[in-house]
Amino acid sequence: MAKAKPLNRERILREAVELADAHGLEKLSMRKLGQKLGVEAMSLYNHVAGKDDLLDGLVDMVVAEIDLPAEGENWKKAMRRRAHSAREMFLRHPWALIVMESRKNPGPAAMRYYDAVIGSLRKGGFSVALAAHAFAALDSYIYGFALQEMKLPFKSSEELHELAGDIMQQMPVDQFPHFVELTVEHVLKPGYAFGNEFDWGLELMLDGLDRARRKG
Amino acid sequence: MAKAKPLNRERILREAVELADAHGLEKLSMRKLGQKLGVEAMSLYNHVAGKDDLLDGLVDMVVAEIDLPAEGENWKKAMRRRAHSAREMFLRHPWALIVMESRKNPGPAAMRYYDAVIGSLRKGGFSVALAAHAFAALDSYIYGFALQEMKLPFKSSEELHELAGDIMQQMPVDQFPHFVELTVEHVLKPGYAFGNEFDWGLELMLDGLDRARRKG
DNA sequence: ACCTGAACACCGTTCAAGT
DNA sequence: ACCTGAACACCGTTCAAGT
Repeated sequence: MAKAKPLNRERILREAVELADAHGLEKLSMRKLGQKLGVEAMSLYNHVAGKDDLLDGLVDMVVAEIDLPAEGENWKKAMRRRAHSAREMFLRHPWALIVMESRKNPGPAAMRYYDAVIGSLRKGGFSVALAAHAFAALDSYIYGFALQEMKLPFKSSEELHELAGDIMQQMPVDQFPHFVELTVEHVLKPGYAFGNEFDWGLELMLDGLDRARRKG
Repeated sequence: MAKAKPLNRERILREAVELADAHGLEKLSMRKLGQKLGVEAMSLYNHVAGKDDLLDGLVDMVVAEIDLPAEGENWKKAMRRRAHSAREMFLRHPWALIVMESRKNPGPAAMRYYDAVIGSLRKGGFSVALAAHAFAALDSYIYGFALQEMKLPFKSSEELHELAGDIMQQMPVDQFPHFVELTVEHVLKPGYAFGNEFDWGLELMLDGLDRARRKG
């Protein structure tokens, strides 16, 4: 156990992220985290108010990994970049979206992120109301896509084909003809990956936002 | 305790939905559910393989509440209706989205839902590939919006104003100027409700899909 | 066939006691 | 000031025993 270094909030949060990334959220218990840090679970309470406080800290730590719109960057480019960056973060930390959902109060990193996004839209010519609409719409899309992506029971294209084969075997084809058609003629085609769908929907949304912006 | 009626899977699922709706997912334990049914927790295992199986059953039960596209209904109308219906379901059962995320295998109701949605798009003139894109994009938007809506720490407009007042009090205005502007000039205006943003983004998306469909 | 009591391996958290 | 052991009130699940 890593007993050498002294315990502090920063180190606890870093190890907790590592634990959740490696073994999933359900393995992140105060007891297991203490063990990983070479300490009893109860010691953690000297640096963290409780598990809720720990989770708040974790969320803000990973939100800080999202690329912020740069000063002077074109709004569309900035939104595209932050969307990709957010999606990648959620792939790196598959537990983060669920934990975020359960937290009510945004931390400082989240506030910086929100402010930068809204600022980029405002400077790009969006009215306050339009910026609010765009903010809600884009975030909905990004979160929702990440949510679906994390739920996928396959990681690689090989796994997808294996699984699809099993499912199709026992699927009543005549009962779900459209689902079957879409699976056979699109999903199982070489080169398909669900992740590729992200850009299609994102560009659709960005084009729509641009049109709304120009109309005023 | 309701000891009279005999135990069966159907009744267990119905009571479990009620328990989760009323007290949240964290209160839905095998022990508490047994208590609600006038039975020891262990008895549940005669009708349900375990908690995972219970959660699978719950998800399919609430997915069945979503309005399906009707036969012959215009695709845009159908998508609008099922989007509203899905959102309302997630508001009725705030635990459902999170549980859905953790389940890998769609149940029969989910399959019917997917098939009806894809079918409506195909009959509306979407190619297989376009239907796949549209399906992924719309579902991302709906799920993501519901996720954000459930996270909101206020239910009514009064609560919103109260909370916003508290937050604004301690908010470093000069550090998050765009966030503050959006809050003061949009969110705190009379008539604002986050839920209203749903339609704006939905129509943006539907218009984009229609354009893509016409282009082929 | 269905229900139960006891048990096991876990949780988060409190609190008095140690250094 | 920080860490710990024991305890409390919880979990899901197994298994032998009851009817």
